[in-house]
Amino acid sequence: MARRLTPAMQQFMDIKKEHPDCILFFRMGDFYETFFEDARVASKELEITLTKRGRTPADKDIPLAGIPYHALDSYLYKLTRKGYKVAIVEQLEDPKFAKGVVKRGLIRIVTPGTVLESKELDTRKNNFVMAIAPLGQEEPGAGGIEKRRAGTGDTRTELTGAESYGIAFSDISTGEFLTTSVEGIDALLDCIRKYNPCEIILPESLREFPAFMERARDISAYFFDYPAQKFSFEHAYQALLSHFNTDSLSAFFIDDNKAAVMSSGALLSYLKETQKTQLSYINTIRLVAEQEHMVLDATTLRNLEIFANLHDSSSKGTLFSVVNHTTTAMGARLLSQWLMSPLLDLAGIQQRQDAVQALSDDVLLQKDLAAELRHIHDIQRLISKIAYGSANARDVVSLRSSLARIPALKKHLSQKLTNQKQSSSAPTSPSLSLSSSS
DNA sequence: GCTTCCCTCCCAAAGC
DNA sequence: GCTTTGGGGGGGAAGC
Repeated sequence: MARRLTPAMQQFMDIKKEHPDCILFFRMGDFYETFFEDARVASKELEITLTKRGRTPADKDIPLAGIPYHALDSYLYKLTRKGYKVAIVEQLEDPKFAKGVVKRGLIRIVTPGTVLESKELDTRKNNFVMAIAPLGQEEPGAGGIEKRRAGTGDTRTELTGAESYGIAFSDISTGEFLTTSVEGIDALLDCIRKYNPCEIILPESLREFPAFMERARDISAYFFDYPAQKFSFEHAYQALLSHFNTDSLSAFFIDDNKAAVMSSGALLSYLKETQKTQLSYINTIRLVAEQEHMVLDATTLRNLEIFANLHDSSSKGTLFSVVNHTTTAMGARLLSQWLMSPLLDLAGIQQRQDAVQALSDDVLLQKDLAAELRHIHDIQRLISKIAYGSANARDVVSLRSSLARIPALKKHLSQKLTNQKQSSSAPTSPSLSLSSSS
């Protein structure tokens, strides 16, 4: 009689069956262990030893590769950067009180665009996961849309059959969630190149158009299919209402933007499915309003060498590298966003210029602010780690010490504002505002 | 039925 | 200062 899988191996196989597209990191004591084909892949990609433990019902060795739990971060980062999804399976009860094998369950799926933990994540850049929702798309394969549209001059729809595209993107390490919609494939590809996401989810129907994937070949993000039903307007709209606990989306200015709703709802569903949390700190959607910001497409960004130079695509000699004297990671990311989308609103531009002028005129204030900011860690990412339950004691201490610096910062800025008000002798001198836009 | 041994990687401690 | 060793903790196979 053939032997059966041991209870622990059966546990592994049951969870694997639910998530065949993921590498399962199965917690066994102080190790995360992978078995079968996952072990072969992990061994090859992570350069760790492939060994064996136990036998299959067919009396073959079961491949095993594993890592100690405290080294999870760096291995997770390595696998996701190579485009793998990793399902983390934890022990859900105290082994001391377990009858038989310890209960285990999936606690999170880490994907290229949702990796939080690694120290190797560039703090100066956002790590975006993006969802694309085609609107007005005809069924693919029904006679060949590309053939039918060929020669008609309709460049908007000839590649995918869609009239417009909803685009939503989020950096879950900072809690930012943005959306927009664009007309035509060129604008879509520009938007992807501009925000440079690590991961893009899209309905299968879009991937069925080879011409689209061909045009997107230079994009370095990993593309994953996601069920078309999640992109449907009804499903997406309900997902958003339910998450934000509201009756309408008018507060986010997307109520009448069908494509943006579809992409945002799908992205939120995807994040909830993979992160297994309520994502309570994603508490707003920011509509990227192109009429308020100058549109710098990917070609312009590249030719102006804003973030990457033309020579070797590194940051050496770029505008960002020259002007970036920020002290905190949050400041670097904000500056990066400002350079990517310069303001068009005159009042807003003048407000920023006044703030810069006011600071450059006051060397003492500069020094005081810098002295405080130097002790402020990446509060956005620390809060996200706490919300996900992946923060350690050091993270909590870092957050405490960072928050402790805020009163002093506010005091320095308040004093500056008070001094400005009192100096009525120079009414046209630049002023510092505490508004969020500056 | 009980005990011992095995097994990934990492790091501290021991030994040289 | 460098190299070697063993513990960390689960689960299961093997030995007694």
